[in-house]
Amino acid sequence: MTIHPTDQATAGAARRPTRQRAALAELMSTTSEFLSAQDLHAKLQERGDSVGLATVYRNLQAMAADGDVDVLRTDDGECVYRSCGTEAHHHHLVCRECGRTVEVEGPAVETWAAEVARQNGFSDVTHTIELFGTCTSH
Amino acid sequence: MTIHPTDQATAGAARRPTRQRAALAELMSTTSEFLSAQDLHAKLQERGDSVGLATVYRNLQAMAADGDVDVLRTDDGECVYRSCGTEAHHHHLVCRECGRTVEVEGPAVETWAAEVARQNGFSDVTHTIELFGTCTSH
DNA sequence: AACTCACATGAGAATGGTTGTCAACAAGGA
DNA sequence: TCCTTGTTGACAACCATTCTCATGTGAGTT
Ligand SMILES: [Mn+2]
Ligand SMILES: [Mn+2]
Ligand SMILES: [Zn+2]
Ligand SMILES: [Zn+2]
Repeated sequence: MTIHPTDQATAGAARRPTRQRAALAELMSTTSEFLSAQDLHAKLQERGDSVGLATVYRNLQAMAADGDVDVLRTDDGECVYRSCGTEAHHHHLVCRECGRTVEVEGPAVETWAAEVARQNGFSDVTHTIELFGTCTSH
Repeated sequence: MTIHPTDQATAGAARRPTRQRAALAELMSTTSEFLSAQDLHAKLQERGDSVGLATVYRNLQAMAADGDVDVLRTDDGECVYRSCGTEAHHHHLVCRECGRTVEVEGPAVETWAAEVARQNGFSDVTHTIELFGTCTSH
C-alpha cells in the first residue's frame, strides 16, 4: 500500500529550455490563484502562446517536482497549480469563492506535526495542511 | 471557482436500511486502514455479501456526508475511506507503507488555523490536515 | 554551418476512478 | 396486500490525466 509517495529528491537534472515552458512559467508568474492544467492550457491558447495539453501537464509536473510551483487537489480531484512567492516550506489559506490565496507559515504546526509523528514512532513524516475559507471580498 | 465546498450540514434525511449498506458498514467497522471504494467492493465480493460497485460508491458518499466515515485522497487521486473510532473532529497519521492509521488531535493546530484565518479576514474556514509517514513495522 | 542525438513536443488514443442512466427491487406505511 | 418512493445494479458515459510515437528542436561537436 502506498498512500503518499516519498518522491522528494529530484536532483536538478538539466532541463532543456523551450518556448513552451517559458510561456507557461511566465503565465504562472503573473497569476496568483491556483489554476488547473486545463485552465492554464486554455489561457495560453487565448494569449496566442499555444502549447499542447500534454506538454502543459508534463511541465507542471516537472515544475512541481523541482519545487517551483505548489500543487494541491480540489475537492473534485483536480490538480491545481500556483507559483508561490517563496521557495520555503509554507501552506495556504485559499478562498473557495474566488481562489484568492494567502501564503501562511506555522512554526507551531510544524513542531506539532513532528512531535505527533515522533510519539507514534513514525519516521519520514510529511504533512498536508491547507486552509479554505471565504475572503473579505465576499 | 470552488476549491473546497462547504457541504457540511446534511440533516439526517431518513436513509432506508438495506442489506447492502449494512454489509458495507459492518465491513468498515472491522477494518482500520483507509480503503478505496474498489477495495471495499472487492472485499465484499470475496466475503459473499456481493454489492454493486455503484452502490458502494453511493453509500460511501452518504456515510461520509453523514460524518460516519472519513475520506481522504491518495496521492494518485483515489478516494479512500475509513470508519473512525470517534465522531469528534480529528486528523490522521497514516503509514504510507501499510496504511496503518493513528487518529490524532491537535488543539494547538486548531487554534492556529482559526487564528490565521481571522488575521486574514477569512470566514467559514475549514482545514485539511493529514500526516504521512512510515510506521514502526517497517 | 552542417551533423548528431538525446530530450521535448503534440495530436490523438487509451486509462481508470467516478458518475449518470434507467429498469427492476424492496422498505414501510396505508 | 397494494402503493409510493427511495435503492440497487449492470453498463454506458465522463473526464482529468497518462501513454504512444512520429516529428521537432536545443546544444554540443566537427
Ligand atoms: Mn508545514
Ligand atoms: Mn482540525
Ligand atoms: Zn474570495
Ligand atoms: Zn506501516
